[in-house]
Amino acid sequence: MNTGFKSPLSAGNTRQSIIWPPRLEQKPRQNPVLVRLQSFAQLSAYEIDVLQGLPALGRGHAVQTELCAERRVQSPRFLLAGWACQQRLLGDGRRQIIRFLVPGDVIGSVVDPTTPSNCAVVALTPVTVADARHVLRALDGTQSAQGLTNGLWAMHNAAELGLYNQVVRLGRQTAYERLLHLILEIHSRLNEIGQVDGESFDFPLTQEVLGDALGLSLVHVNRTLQQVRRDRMIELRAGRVTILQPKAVQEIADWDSHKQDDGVSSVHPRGLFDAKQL
Amino acid sequence: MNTGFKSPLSAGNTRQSIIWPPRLEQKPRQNPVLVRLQSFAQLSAYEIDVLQGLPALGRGHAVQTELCAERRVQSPRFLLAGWACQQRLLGDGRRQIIRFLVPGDVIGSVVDPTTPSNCAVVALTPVTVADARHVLRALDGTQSAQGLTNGLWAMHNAAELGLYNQVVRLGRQTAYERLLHLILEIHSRLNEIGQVDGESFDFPLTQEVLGDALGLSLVHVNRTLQQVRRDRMIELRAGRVTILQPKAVQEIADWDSHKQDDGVSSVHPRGLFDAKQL
DNA sequence: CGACGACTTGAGACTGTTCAAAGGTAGTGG
DNA sequence: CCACTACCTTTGAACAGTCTCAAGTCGTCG
Repeated sequence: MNTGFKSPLSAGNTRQSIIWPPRLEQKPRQNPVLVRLQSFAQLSAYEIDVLQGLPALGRGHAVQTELCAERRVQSPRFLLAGWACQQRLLGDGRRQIIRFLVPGDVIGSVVDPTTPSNCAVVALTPVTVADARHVLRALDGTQSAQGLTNGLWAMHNAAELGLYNQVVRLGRQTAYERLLHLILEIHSRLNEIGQVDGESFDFPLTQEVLGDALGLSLVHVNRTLQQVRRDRMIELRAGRVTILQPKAVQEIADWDSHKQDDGVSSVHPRGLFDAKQL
Repeated sequence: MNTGFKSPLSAGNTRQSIIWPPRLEQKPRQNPVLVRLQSFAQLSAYEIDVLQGLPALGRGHAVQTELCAERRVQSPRFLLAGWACQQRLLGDGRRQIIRFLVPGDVIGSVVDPTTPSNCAVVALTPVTVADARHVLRALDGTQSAQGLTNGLWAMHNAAELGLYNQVVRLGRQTAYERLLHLILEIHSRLNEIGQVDGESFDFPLTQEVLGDALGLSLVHVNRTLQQVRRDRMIELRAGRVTILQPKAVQEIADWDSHKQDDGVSSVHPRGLFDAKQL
């Protein structure tokens, strides 16, 4: 039985709630939502303008703040800085992290903001968010916002791909493979927002959090990390990862075979709302 | 290492390809797409009409037919009869089933049919499908199709919920819990299309397929099934499941805490395409 | 310095895997 | 009608991967 995990929300929350303002890298270097959307679609000057105007909501949130409760209707927001995750708790306290959210990601659903969320969203580092309704309204304005629409759909699709990756990791990969695969995925996602420097990037997750995402115990994450380091696959210290042998890591994690397309894609989403052109 | 699973598509496909017409229950009792959408949203007479007219595509597909290849653009279809699954194969042949598709489910994406699929879809039983473009076109016609839109969004959302369930099962539940949880989920989904009779329903999955969905070996699925039977939790023989102790099963599988809403919900999806009313 | 959180280490137990083989069952063809 | 085949299920035994429990270390911050 996989029981007895510390509930991440039950206790010890008092100290956390005053860690604002945060210590590190809280200023978005450049608006990550804009950068990410541009990696998916061509944006017009008007659309860029709308995104530049994204207003940060409040003064940010401390670690372990619940940014969105489970089964709650919540207007969509963008994550501007910091990391968060979607998670679910089992009755006995076991936690499963469904996916990580990094700057540029959507909190809640842009495509259907009126449906209750399927799981909770929790801040893993101090976090800054922005109201997404501002941007959504632009889709409906007088000016065309096709690029924005395409980009948001592509992000939605990328999120689904991430979920499939998570299922495959948990279902059919070993601890060693899971760890490397997750790191590759995060590398790829941070790359989309320009927060990768060569082969290294910030990685502010504790081993406990990693375990809850990878379906492993804290202890086993620790040992697997040591193994990975011993094999000189990656380096991981002080909240920063460097991938030492990209080729080998991709090979082991079976990354290539399902890798996302790189670069700007020419997506032209339609469907529910534009079915004629099929 | 989790290696050496039989590739489900590599061999032995010759015999299968002539099993048409299939042996059992291939006539949809009632159009499952219609029934399912009505369980999510109020439909107008016009909308019901559109759905009644769903034309079956061809004469159906045999077991193990690939209904949609990975990374391929494919116009969306509905599954009218039979079971399928979304799956991914690792380089060494390990298979992970991402989710099961039952009658009424969408193959591909209704919301964005022009994006390449993130994984393959494979028939698990003989299968009948219908072209969904027929229905999508109705969304764009002169007549309002708000109910249809709401229903399709709700289905999309339900699919996402199913994915989250899958992640939690694989990441944080034991074999015993996983098995029961999956059975409850399928029970709930078949219930939406009226294919549950009391507490029992058709369940045409082999133990190998179950293993690939639950992230377990065939052998362990077998032993877990026996355990579950010994405990008189469920009965499973001849492709049919009966849940003997619903309460106990829900308790063990931690089902209640994240259970879907039952009954007709009053969803009014907006978002990308109707942002003003936020 | 003391406290707290994160990381590390060891030992033993348990869950689930692999390999191998045997039994069951339903279509197929003689 | 029966033997044959293919697939599915069941069983046993050894083993590997991962977990739990329990300490102990390290670093940071007040």
